[in-house]
Amino acid sequence: MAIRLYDTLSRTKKQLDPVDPARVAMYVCGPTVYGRAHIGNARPAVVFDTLRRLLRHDYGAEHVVYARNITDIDDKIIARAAAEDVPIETITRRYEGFYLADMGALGVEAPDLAPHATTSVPEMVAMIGTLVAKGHAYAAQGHVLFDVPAFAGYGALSRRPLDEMIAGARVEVAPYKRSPADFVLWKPSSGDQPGWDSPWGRGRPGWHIECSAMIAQSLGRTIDIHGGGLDLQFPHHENELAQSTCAHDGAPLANIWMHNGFLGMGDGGKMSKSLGNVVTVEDLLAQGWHGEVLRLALLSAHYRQPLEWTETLLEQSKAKIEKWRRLLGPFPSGQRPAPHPDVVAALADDLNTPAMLAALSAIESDAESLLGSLAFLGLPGFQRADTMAPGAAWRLGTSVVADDGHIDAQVAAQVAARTAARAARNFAESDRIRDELAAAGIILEDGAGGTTWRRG
RNA sequence: GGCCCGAUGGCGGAGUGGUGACGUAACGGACUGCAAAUCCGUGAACCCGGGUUCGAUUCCCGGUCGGGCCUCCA
Repeated sequence: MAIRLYDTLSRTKKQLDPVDPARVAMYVCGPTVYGRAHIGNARPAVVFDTLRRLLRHDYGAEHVVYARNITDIDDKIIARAAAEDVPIETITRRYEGFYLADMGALGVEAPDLAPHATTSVPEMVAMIGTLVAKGHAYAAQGHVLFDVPAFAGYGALSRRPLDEMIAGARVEVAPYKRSPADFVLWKPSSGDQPGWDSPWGRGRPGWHIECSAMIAQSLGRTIDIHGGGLDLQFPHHENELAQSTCAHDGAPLANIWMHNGFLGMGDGGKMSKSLGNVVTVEDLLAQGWHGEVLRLALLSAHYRQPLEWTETLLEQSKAKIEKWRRLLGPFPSGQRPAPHPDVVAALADDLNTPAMLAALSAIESDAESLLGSLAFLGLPGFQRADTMAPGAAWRLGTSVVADDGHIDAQVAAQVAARTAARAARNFAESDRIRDELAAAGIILEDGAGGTTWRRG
């Protein structure tokens, strides 16, 4: 099936045409690990995890290589380590672990490759050296800077005219820059700062060169898809594109550039660490929102559209999840059924998740397809078919609410008591039991075959 | 100030030059001792003003409002 994706560089939907269909390469800018991930950080993780599932479905799991880096050297990390008086590794390991756990709770699988900036410094130094040798970068006062005006293609991705960028520069221009638009590839480290030896002295890489070097190292010169948040479009991706193109003699860095939109806070503003109005994934999980609810909420709008993160959105997503859970009920299955073709087709059209959800509604009566589709989408509560023994009966959703045999027995006893009361037409008593259970979050349903219960 | 994007029912949110998806919520009915769940049904929207067109929510221009980027940021 042809996959069409919106490419930021050309501002059009392009059909994915992999350089090598046996090795479809996707790179997404990962986290800088110095704090807990907020739900806005989770949007690209979930979006590109979903795209990766689609790619694997189409090309075969073994023919997709997904790299998501870990930025583990950065001034914020250095500051955080200094504040806690610990080595930077203490900070980066801690928050990388949290990140993987938080994303895992949202059904985001680990990428195939997770290059770390600190272990790719030699590649960065080499790429900087290449850029200097080719006349695209210059050294000045311990720094190495990229010569922006020397690259004619600069500004194409973000559609920014170079002269306006220079004229509109709001930051005080460092005196060693030839042009205000030039950006740092390498900067010197003081004695107490982490640093690596280089032809330009002891220092550390600039942020942008990290991704360029890690992409070349882990995936190759020209990759099929490069993703990230809209805010990375400029300057980060613009700079990546410039560096890689110049270092690789004009070979394009990526054939398709994808950017996800932002999450709003429901008050019009965006969620951002610098504004301090973040809601972390950890918080949301602690509040009792299951991972599949959060994932569904993130997929409820098209990935390029802004999405307001509100309590109402979560409640609507939760209602949908619970409905699916009831629909599927105890579902006997050995293997994960296949996703419905309409669901796959909707995703193949630039990851149109709202259309995908509409397709899902249309197939709700087909439990097999519904389950296969929900599992395919990576919703954490609907994954158990993968690990179930063939033919075993299982109840969906138990993966997120731990089974407790003791509580189950208690509820069963109360249900039995209520059934007896109803048989005796003692409705005051039966309603009392039902209210009591409801207060404990247990919802009773009287069906033709007797009373069943579920957690609300 | 420069650049860019968006505006669809109570809410969320696709899409389209000609009957405006889907979800969620609301309401009515069936079912139920009553509920819940389920089923059936109902009402409910394309920011404003021009233009192009036989016809515009969809295309073009202007405006209003909202958001983003230009500085670390998903």
